[in-house]
Amino acid sequence: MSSSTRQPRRGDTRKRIQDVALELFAEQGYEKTSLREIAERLEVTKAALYYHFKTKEDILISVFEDRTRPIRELVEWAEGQPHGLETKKEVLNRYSEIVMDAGPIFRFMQENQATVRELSIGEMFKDRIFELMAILKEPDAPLADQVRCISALITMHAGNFHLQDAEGDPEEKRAAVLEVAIDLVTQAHAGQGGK
Amino acid sequence: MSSSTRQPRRGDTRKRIQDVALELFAEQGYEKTSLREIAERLEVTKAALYYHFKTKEDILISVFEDRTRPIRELVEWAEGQPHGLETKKEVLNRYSEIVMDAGPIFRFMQENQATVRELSIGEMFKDRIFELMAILKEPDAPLADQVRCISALITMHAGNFHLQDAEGDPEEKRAAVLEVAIDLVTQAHAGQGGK
Amino acid sequence: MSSSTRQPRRGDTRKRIQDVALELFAEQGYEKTSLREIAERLEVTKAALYYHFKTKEDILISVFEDRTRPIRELVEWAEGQPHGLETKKEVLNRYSEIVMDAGPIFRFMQENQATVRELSIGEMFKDRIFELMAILKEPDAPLADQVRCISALITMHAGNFHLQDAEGDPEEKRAAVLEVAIDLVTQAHAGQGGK
Amino acid sequence: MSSSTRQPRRGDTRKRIQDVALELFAEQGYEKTSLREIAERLEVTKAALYYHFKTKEDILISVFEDRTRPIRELVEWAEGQPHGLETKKEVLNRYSEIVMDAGPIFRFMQENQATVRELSIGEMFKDRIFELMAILKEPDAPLADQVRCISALITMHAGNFHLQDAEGDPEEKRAAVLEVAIDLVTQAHAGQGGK
DNA sequence: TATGAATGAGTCTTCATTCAT
DNA sequence: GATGAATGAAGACTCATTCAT
Repeated sequence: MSSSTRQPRRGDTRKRIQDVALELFAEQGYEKTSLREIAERLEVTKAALYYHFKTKEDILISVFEDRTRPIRELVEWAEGQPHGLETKKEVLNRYSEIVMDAGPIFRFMQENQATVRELSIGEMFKDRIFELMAILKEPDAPLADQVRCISALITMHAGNFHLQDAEGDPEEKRAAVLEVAIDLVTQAHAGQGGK
Repeated sequence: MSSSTRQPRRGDTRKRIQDVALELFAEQGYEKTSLREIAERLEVTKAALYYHFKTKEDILISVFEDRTRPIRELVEWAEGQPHGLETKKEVLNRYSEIVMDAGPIFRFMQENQATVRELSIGEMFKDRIFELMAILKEPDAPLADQVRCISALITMHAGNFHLQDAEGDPEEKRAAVLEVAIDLVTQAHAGQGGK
Repeated sequence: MSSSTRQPRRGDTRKRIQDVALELFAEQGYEKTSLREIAERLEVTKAALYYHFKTKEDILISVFEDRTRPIRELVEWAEGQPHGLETKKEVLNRYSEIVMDAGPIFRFMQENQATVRELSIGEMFKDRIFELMAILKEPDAPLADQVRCISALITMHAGNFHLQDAEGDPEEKRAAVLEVAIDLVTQAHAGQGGK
Repeated sequence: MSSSTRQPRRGDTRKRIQDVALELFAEQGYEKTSLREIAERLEVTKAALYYHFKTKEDILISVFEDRTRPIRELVEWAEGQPHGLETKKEVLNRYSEIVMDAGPIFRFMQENQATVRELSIGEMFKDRIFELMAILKEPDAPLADQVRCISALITMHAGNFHLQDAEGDPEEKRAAVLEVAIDLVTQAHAGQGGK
C-alpha cells in the first residue's frame, strides 16, 4: 500500500534503469537506443541517469556484469570438477539455464557484436567464452571438433531467439537447443570428429 | 593510355564506395561508420556519395544485393533438384563457398543483427535464410532437428571469424566448418534427432 | 579526544572549502572548476557546499573578501598619511607583502579577468585598484605617469608568477619586483614623466 | 555594389566566424562564449561553424595564428639586427603597433590566461614571449632588470585597455604606453638596475 | 561527375542548483 | 552539518542529407 501509484518509487531507480536499458538495447541495439529514450520510459530526466551511471557504456557494463556473474561461477565450479564428458554435459545444462534466466543480454551480445567489440565488455565476454571453451574442448582437438564446441555455444546464445517463430513452449525449445549442444560436444569429446 | 598512372580510377567510383563501405561496416558496425569516414577514405566528398546512392542505407542494400545474389541462384538451383540428403550436402558445400567469397558481408549481417533488423535488408536476409531452411530441414521435423539446421547455417556464417585465433589456413578452416555443418544436417535428415 | 585521529576535521569545513576552491580556481580557472571537483577533493557531497555557501560565486566572493581585506586596511592607513613619496613607497612595500601572503588570489584575479568582470568581485577589485591608484598617482598626472603607476601594480600582481621560471628564491623575487614598482612610481612622482 | 543587403555573403564565412568569435571571446571570455552565440550572431547554424573549423579551440587557434604572425616576423627581423639598445627600442615600437592592430587578441590572451594555459595556444604564446624576452633582456641580467622587461611587455598588452577610462585619444595612449615600455627596457639595458 | 557550403535534428555529457530527509 | 536523488538548462559535437554550381 505504501508504494502506490503516484509515489516516486524509492531507491530502486538504479535497477530500473538497468532493466529498461537492457530491454531497449536488446530490442533496438546499443547505438540506436538513446539516453533520452531510456529516461523518457522511466519518466526521469537524462541527468538522473548520470547520477546513477557515469556514462552510457557504464550502464551496459553494469548490466553485463550483473547478468553474467553466474557464468563466472559456473566456470569456477567446473574447474574444480574432473575433466570428463559428464562435467561438460552438466556445464552445458547449467549454461542453458543461465542463458534463459539472463534475459535478453545474450541476445544483445550476439546481435551487437560489432558494437560490443569496441566496448570494454567485448573483451570481458570473449574471456568468458574462452574459459568455457577451455572446459568444453579437449586440448589439441582437431579443428572440426573445435568448431563443434563453438557451434554449441553460439547455438545456445542465438538458439532460443531464432526459434521464436517455431511453435512449442520455451521449455521445449530450451531442451531442444540443449540436446543439440550436448550432441555436438559429445561428438567433439569422442575425438576423431565422427565420420 | 586511359587508366594511366596519374588517375588510378575512372568510372569505378560506385564500386569503390561499395567496397570501402562494406569494409568499414564490417569492421566497426553500420551505425558507427559515418559517411564522412567513407568519403575520406575514398578522398571524395560526402556529396559525391549522394551522387551514386540515395541514402546511407542504399549503399548497404546495394552491397547486400550484389553479394548475396549467389544465394538466390543456389536456392533456385536446389529447388529444381530432388529433395534428398545429397542435395542438402551439395547446397551446404556451395553455400560454404559463397560465404567465403562474399567477403565480410556475412560477418556484417551476423554482427549487426540488431541494426539490420530495422533495415530493409533485414527482411531480405531472413527470407534467404528461410528458403535455405526449407531446403535443409524436413517438413515437421522435431524441434531438435530444426535447431540442427539453424545451427549449421549460423555456424557457417560465424565460423570462420570465430576461428580466426585458431591456427590453420583458411581452406582448412572452411573444410572443418563445412564438415560440422554437414554432420548436423545429416543427423537432422536421419530423423529422430540422434541419441 | 575531540580532534582525534579518526575525524581529522571539525567545524572547519567552511574554511577548507575556501582553500580548496581558491587553489582550484587559480590552477584551472573559475569556469573550468566545477563544484563536483571541489566536493570530491574535500570528500564531501556537492550539497554540503550549499550548506556553507549560497552559490558558486558566493564561495569566490567570500575568499576574495577575506584575502583582500588587508588592502582595504592599507588604503585606510594610507589615506591618513601625508601624500608624499615616502608614503607611496611604504604602500608599495606593504602591498608587496599582502600580495605574497594572499596566496593565489591575485594570480587568480589577473588570469581570470574576463570571467571576473562579469562577477560582482570584478567591481570590488576595480574599486580597490582605483583607491590604490588614487594614492600612487598625482592628480592630473600626464598619461605616461598614469601608465607607470598602473604598470607598477600589474607588475606586482603578475610578477612573481611570471618569474617562476627564473632562478632565485621567492624573497629575492619579491624584492626585485618591488624595486621595479618603486622605481616606476618614483619616476611618476617626479612629475614630467622622465626623458 | 554586387554584395548588397540580402545576398548571403559568399566565401567570407570563415573570416566572419573568426572575427565574431574573437570579439566575443575578448568580451566575455572563452568559456562563457558558446558556439550557439557565435552562430546566432552570424545567422548561421552551429553546424556551419563545424564545417569551417574542427572544434571550438580550433577557431581560437586559427585567430591566434593569423593575428600573431607579425610577432614571428618581428622576432625574425630582430634576430638579424645588432643586439643593441636601438634595436630593442625599434622592436618595442613595432610591437606597440602590432598590439594595436591585432585587435582584441592580446587583451584576450591577458584576460584569459587561466583558460589559455590549458589550450595549445598557451604554449605558443609563451614561446612568442620568450623569444621577445630574449631580444629585450641581456643574458644574465639581474632579476630586477628581467622584471623590467617583463613589465614592459605586459604593460603593452594590458595598457591600452586599462587606460580606457582615462581621457585622451588612442594614439596618445599608445605613445604613453610605448614611452614607459622604452624607459623600462632602457633602464634594464643600462645594467645595474638603476638607482 | 562531382564539390562547397550549409542545415536540422539529434547525440552524449556536464553543470549549478534544489530539497526532502 | 550533511547526503541522496534529482532537475533544467546548456554545452560541444556529429550525422545524414540537400542543393546550387
